[in-house]
Amino acid sequence: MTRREKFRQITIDEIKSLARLQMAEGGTASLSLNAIARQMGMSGPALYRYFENRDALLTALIVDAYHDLASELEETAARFADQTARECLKQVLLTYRRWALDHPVDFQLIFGNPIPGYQAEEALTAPSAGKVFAPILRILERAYRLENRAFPAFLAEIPSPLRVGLAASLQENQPDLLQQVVYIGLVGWYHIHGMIMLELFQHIQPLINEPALFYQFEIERLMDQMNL
Amino acid sequence: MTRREKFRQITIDEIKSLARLQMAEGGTASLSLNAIARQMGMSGPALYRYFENRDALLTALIVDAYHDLASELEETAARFADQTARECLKQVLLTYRRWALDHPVDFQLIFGNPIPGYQAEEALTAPSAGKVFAPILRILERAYRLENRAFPAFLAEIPSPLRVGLAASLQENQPDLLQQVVYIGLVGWYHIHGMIMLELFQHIQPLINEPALFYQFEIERLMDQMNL
DNA sequence: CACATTAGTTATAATATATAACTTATGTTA
DNA sequence: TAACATAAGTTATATATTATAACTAATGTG
Repeated sequence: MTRREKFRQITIDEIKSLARLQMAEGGTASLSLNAIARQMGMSGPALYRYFENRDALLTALIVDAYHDLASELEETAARFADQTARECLKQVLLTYRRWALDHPVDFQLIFGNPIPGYQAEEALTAPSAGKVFAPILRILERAYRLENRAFPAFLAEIPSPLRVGLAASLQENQPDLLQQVVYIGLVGWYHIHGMIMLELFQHIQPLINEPALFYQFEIERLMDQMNL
Repeated sequence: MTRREKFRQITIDEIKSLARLQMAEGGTASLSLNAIARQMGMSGPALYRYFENRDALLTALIVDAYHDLASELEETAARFADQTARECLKQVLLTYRRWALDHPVDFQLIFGNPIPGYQAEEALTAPSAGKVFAPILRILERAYRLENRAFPAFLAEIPSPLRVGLAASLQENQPDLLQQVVYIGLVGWYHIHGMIMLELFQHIQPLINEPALFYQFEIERLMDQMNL
């Protein structure tokens, strides 16, 4: 990495960092390239040397967010790899919520509704999205394959035309995933996602005194259902 | 209602309608007062006679969306009021999904992340949010109070510091709701919410070939858990 | 030290929200 | 019906924004 490339990277990082700060204050729509440039003490158009346009900056932030979340989940999964699958999954799901609350803007960038006027570049963001789901699937696979846990009974009653599966691009390194594991993973994902969304957007607070406790109790219940 | 007020209302409705159309095409951030005015054949500033600013228009759209969803849910609840609570709830939850799919923009306005730069006026939107939750609670109350269904076993294991209840603003016409009912309602809400998000925003890669079937199967499972 | 590349600059075009000041249409009332 | 107040629209303007074009200054290399 040449000296120039190094400085360039520093500048890019500063831009992204200020962008995140800006959105943390005024919401995901308050992102202004001009304002960032001003804060950095340079003129607006200078930013276009680093990001082709506003959407390119947003895409970069989204990819970063995916990576950050994924790596935190992976880290937790690794740290508890020697525990039971249930304990490991529990810790991963707790990390998931923790990350969402600690990085509300990043979470919205990933899972919130599309930014006004912004069309996500699927090609760029999709591979990163898969990385988030991967550790969960891996733990489930461990539970049902290595720990030989029985699949929950309800799986047998899934109506036959219903099929779930991973897109080809996600299947790398996850060769013969069982259909059942994906189904259970999906159920788990929508459970935690529903809870976190409601909490993050303040829909849950009027109804409950301790969201953290609610979340903990519900993921225990979820894992009971999963027969973990 | 005077003649003037009538025409004024028509204009307001046209503005809102065009706003929704615009957002349906370009996302929630593509809302432009100027563009609406142009489409209506008048100058930009004229719109400010009808809405103080952009946020006021957005707030109006959000309140409308809440009302529309709530009234559809109420209608379904009323139509199936003579059936079992389970059947009635099932129909209401199906309506919920149907509405979300038919009105993606409205759904995003309500439950998506806050629009960039837009700070929801809690005072204006919170009461409307309660109206969406109300029919679900009413059906659950009917099930456990009138139909005398037993509460699911897991309720007994809720950790004691955890308390659920309705905020005062939501409690109108719902005087002494059981804590348990609210808890179950909350669980139901986050379930369907998570599923709809999953389907609508396709954030996660595992693909479902028949989302409708998935949803149906999962709400049956949900109601089994609720012991309905 | 010459020179190509990179990184910045100013100027400008096109739009956006929003306000101010002015004008026209509309309905009411003396 | 004429006078008048109000409502609804206009144009002009201030201040942002994104983005492009054209130019200049800095930087590192041969």
